[in-house]
Amino acid sequence: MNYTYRHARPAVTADCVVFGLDEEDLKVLLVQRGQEPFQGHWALPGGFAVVGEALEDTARRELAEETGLKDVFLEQLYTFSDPQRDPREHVVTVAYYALVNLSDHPVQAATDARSAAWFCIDDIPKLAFDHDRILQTAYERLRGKITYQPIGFELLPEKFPLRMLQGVYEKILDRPLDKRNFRKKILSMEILEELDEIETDVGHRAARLYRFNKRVYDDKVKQGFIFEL
Amino acid sequence: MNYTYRHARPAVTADCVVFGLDEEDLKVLLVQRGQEPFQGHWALPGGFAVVGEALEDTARRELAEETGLKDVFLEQLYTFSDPQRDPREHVVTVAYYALVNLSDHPVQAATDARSAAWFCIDDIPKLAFDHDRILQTAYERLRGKITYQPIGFELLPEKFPLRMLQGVYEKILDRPLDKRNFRKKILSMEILEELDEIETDVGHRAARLYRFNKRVYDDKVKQGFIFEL
DNA sequence: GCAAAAGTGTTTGCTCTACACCCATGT
DNA sequence: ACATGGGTGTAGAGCAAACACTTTTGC
Repeated sequence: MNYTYRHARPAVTADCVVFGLDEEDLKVLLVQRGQEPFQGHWALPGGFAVVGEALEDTARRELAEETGLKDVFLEQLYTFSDPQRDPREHVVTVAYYALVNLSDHPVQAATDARSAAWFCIDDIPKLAFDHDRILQTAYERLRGKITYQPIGFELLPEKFPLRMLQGVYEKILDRPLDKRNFRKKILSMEILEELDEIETDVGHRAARLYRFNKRVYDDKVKQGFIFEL
Repeated sequence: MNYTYRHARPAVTADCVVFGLDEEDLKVLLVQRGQEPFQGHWALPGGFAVVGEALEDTARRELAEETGLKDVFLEQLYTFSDPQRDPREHVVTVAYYALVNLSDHPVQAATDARSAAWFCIDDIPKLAFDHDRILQTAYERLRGKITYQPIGFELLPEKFPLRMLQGVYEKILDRPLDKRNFRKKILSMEILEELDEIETDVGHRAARLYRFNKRVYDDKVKQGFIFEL
């Protein structure tokens, strides 16, 4: 079954850069390609656009199909349209980036023939197509955005100690932060709920757990509040 | 001459939100549609992607063809892919925004059958397709970006007095700024060249002219400088 | 000489930074 | 008791905000 148009059309795809964080580093989820071109190479999860489906939905669907991840934080990153970026033909890709917490999503086994795995951000193999460039763009966006949008929480479990939140910022910005200043700043925003719970299974004093309160945050934004670390 | 593919493909377009500034207000460049759908409605300049051409080039080419504008500051804004955004079929549009100074580009006569005109940002007619939404997104981006990227200069002539630069910020942020603090802040960045020229044709004391020095700015950025108003 | 905008300094308060110690818990 | 991180206060520096007057020029 073929489709015919009066003018040539570029193909359209959606690709996802999925960031995850564990106790050590920032990681990226990659899939191994099962077909040419770049068979066997690692690549960003993604796939071809479907007529009638918004590209964000395409991105989510392909992500679920290829890696099992669902219901993640996902935002559009950038659209790459260099005619040479795919050796076969002109393929325009709309790239998205996703943030997930690795404790809820441990190294996923492959769900179809392909395998998927998490890679440390400083230890990424050569990727298929221009996916290196897309990944780099995503990483820059993440670094830029995390200081003025409350997206760091997306990399953590729902309930987290402040140390862990600080770790998110330190790992992504790649510099140490002063503990007391960090706490003062983030708590003074009053967008975290202090819970009546503490950590478990730690070999020292257990820290209090907090939860990001999106409702309160959205209210404050409406009143002119601007998140900034 | 037709083109056939094994899978259905959405059409791809590039649209431009062109902002211009004069002594009074922020304006947007619109074109009147000559064909259905939305014949006679005002719309953003733009057109269909061409295989083998990067979408930014498509945007620039269509902008020049429809409005005569060339060599403008242009950045990608967002990609809109709602399947219902075009009543005919699924059309994915990659939107760009451009900044030009209106003194160099006065109200352009139409270059082909269509007419093009500048509209004040608070007095925009109902636009074709989802172009209202695209315009709104672009305006939000402009407001956000102008405080942390040196893009305000793109709306001014090459040589400008500080009052005019302050006007850019006041009109886009839509709030008054303190004259002395503004001058102190912007001059302390040392990215403006103080010229040996002054305004002409003003009915009062003529102000000194300045020029944005992109080379110096780029150098400073490499050394960690961050523009912020 | 008057209108209109250019240009210039200082004070005040606040926010960011840097820094050190005691506390609670598990082993 | 000791090791590990949890949790807290304060002083100083630097930055941002608020504010008023003198100067220059054109008409």
